[in-house]
Amino acid sequence: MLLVDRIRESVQKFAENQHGVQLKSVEIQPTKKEFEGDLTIVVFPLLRHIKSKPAELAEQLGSFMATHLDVVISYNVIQGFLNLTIADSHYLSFLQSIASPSSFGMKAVSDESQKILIEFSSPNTNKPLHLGHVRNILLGASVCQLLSAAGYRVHKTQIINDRGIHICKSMVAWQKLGNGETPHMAAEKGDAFVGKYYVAFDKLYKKQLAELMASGMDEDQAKNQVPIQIEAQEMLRDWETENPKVRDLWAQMNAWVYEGFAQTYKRLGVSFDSYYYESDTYVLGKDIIVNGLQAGVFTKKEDGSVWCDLSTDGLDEKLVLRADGTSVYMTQDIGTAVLRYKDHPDMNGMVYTVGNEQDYHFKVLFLILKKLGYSWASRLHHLSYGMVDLPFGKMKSREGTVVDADGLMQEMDDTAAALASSLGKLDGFDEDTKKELYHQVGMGALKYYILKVDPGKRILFNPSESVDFNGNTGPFIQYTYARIQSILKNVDVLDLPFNMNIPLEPKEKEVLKWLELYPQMIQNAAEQYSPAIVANYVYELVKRFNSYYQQVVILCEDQSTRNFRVRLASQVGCVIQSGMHILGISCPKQM
RNA sequence: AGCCCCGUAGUUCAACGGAUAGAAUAGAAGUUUCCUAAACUUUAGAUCCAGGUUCGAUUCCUGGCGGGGCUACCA
Repeated sequence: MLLVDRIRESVQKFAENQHGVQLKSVEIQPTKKEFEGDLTIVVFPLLRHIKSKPAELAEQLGSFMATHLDVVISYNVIQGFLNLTIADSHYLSFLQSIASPSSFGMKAVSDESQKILIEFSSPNTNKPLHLGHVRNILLGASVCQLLSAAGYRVHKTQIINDRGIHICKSMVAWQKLGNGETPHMAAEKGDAFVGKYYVAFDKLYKKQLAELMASGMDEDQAKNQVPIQIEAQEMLRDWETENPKVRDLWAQMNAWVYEGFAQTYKRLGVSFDSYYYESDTYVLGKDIIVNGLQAGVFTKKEDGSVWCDLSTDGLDEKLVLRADGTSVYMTQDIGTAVLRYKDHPDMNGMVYTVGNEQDYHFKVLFLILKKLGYSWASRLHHLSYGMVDLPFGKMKSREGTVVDADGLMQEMDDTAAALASSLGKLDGFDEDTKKELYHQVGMGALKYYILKVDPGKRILFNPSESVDFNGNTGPFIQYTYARIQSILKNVDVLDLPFNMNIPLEPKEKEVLKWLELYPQMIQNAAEQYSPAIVANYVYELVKRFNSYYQQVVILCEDQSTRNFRVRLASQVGCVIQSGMHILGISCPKQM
């Protein structure tokens, strides 16, 4: 049983035996470092149930705990805060009791575990991935790791936006300007290659628009007559009627993009279990709308368009089917959700990793699904995250103000390489190994930088100030891990027995207290879908360990103490590795 | 105009309604005969404003001010 649970139980027993009241919750927190003690009980909330003065009650409770709980060796009371000092032996036996160091804190997953489907990434197939996608992907991938650490079965998927006018734009531009060029001929990544034509379209569009306006048209009139725009619209119609030539071109260009994406995903270290394509799903949902209409969930207007009235829920009316009977975004999202539940009948929930600009959309989507009577609608979650902003505003691909994902990763690798060689690390390694290590460290810096921030908050990214490698960063944590591994190299057996009455150094105790919180922290972070909580936990662990390491010699003379410290260092290493794994960051043994 | 989110050291981030608001960077000062100095130690520096709720408010409520987003028969 966890220490905090034992203490909570004891407080409840105290309340019941001495005062005849039932306590639902007890406020327990780590003792602030300026006070003596390890855990603190806040007694103010108890005063609502037990009539007394704060200091008096704390004193009573403290003396009860000291006599009834063997782990409590002393206590002190300051202004209604009861500080308990916990026996060293508790922490020693806690460390001793960890049966499987590398899976400490992880909840086992079995076929009976809850299954969650997580959608993330979900790009358009007309341009390369940028920093905004990177946040989405890292967040989604990390939440997958987090949920599986917390004992869920996880299925990773995405919905690929592979059709629509924006896709036709790059197709038209390639047809007009490409001269049959391929990514191979241009020596470019497929996604960058297609993106180039998307930009070319916009350029030509602006030029033609300017020409029309110069010939005396007003802007609104001109916009409807830009030749290349008309071509793109025609192409979309041809696509929808499955014109073979257009479909072939579309398939070819998307294939180029997917090849490019695959490289980026690989470099980012993420993968997926399934893919949904909008070209398959964009007509889905219509039947459901028709059924919903009969059931009275929706209403039809004179022009034939179908709406969902959400005014009783404090929202507006929402269109779910156009007057011409075609789908809108909402229609296909309804259809896709239902399809996924058909594909995965054992699913217990679904998470959508999508930016917070779509908060309203998902609020409406979930509400409509609930109105349609799907019992699983209450188990859908929009993992909403803040935008990545640049110092000069939002990223806009058409305006060229984007931070390209591949370019950014390359920069991170280069910075890691420059830093490592200037510090004289890794001398004597072969080039391939070095390259791999630079990538691990570069990605460590990038991933940690993005994931340590609360998902809901927006991130300000300044491209001119490179991502840090010192302080509260990924490489700092990786470095600590590497140092631990370097110590452990000198040790043959990691789990030799140690004496239960070793007196603990204060810094040792600080590390152990923090280690003990790991399993609970994982559950908490998973409930909140927040890798940031994991990042901050690991950082605090590493800080405590470094401070300890600085002051104490791990490989000391006394055999029992040495065994204990080796075990402690090794366990800290395991938790660093497992926490960083949740963030998608690998920890090299040397750096 | 309506609705939603956000305002914490110069900067980037923390803080279930709990003690004197924590870190990191940038600034100042130190630490390497000892397991990796990408480290450690010391120091200075912040809750947008005004009310309210209470033993206690960065956190909850109201009203301002400032920033972002959403209010498409686009996705």
